[in-house]
Amino acid sequence: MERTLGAAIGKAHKMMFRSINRRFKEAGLDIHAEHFIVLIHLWEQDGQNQQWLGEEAGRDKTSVTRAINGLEKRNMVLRVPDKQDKRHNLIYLTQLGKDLKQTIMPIMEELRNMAEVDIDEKELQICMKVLSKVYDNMHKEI
Amino acid sequence: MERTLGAAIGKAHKMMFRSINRRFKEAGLDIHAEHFIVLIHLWEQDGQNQQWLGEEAGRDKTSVTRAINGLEKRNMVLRVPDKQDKRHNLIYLTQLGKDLKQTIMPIMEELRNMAEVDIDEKELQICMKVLSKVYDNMHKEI
DNA sequence: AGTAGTTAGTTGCAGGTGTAACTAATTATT
DNA sequence: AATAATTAGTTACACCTGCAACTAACTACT
Repeated sequence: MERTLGAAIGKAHKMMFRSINRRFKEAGLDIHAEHFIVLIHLWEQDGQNQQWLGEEAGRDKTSVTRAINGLEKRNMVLRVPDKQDKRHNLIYLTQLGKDLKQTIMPIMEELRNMAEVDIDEKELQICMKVLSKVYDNMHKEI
Repeated sequence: MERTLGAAIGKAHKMMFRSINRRFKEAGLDIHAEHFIVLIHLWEQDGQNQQWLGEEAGRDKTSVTRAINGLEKRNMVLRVPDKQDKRHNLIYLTQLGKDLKQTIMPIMEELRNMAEVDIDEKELQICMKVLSKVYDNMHKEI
């Protein structure tokens, strides 16, 4: 049990991140956690700009740019300039990008079950609520 | 509020990490979060080997090597080969390293208060318990 | 219309990351 | 005693990261 919330978050994050990347690799997927974070939002709604993706995923625009670079290189998404506002790129999934959902979601489900072993559902909800609040608290400062 | 624990951990972690590094920089400290994670354990007990530090801090040996490299370059710690077992380095704080505690701890306390605004103490404890459990669950798989 | 300010996205830099392969020292096995 | 296996720590690689500076496009102001 950690002394501080920061240390607990850091350790849990590192371990989770490593597990995700390792499982992707084991499954022969040329993809990383930071790509997944973008993909999962595209599966719900594609054709959005990078700004929106960054807000949803809690990442800065630089990280989004690079995640999209990686996904585009792998032919999983396309950048399409927005005709309404030429500053925006709209990000669309390719067929490959769409199909990946069927491969990746079971892996994530499996990892999730693994992570949540012996954790009370109510306490899990409280934990997520606290983490959201921490995010908001720190977000205000930036 | 996030859908999954993984996303909630990721976002809280990123925001916290950025805040720490930014505050260190504002305070004119040439130090980063990954150095702090090692330092805090040395302040409690120095003269330990890198293996021990890694376990305490939840980091792999490569990360510890590099954090110590950084701290040594900044004259905050010393590597001393263990005479009992020459494979080990024992890590000792220099006077500078010891003195840093007085500078850094108030900053961390301040960040901690900031992060924990409007969070119920009981819920905070539950959150930390859940995160520890997640760490243990994922740790088993590696 | 012309300038200033804002916004979306990219790029360069310096430095952090995991993985795997490596060296050196110790322990176990025969 | 000689060899094999294990352990602590380092290094090389390829890639991710935040920050700050940049370009291009849009908006607001005079």
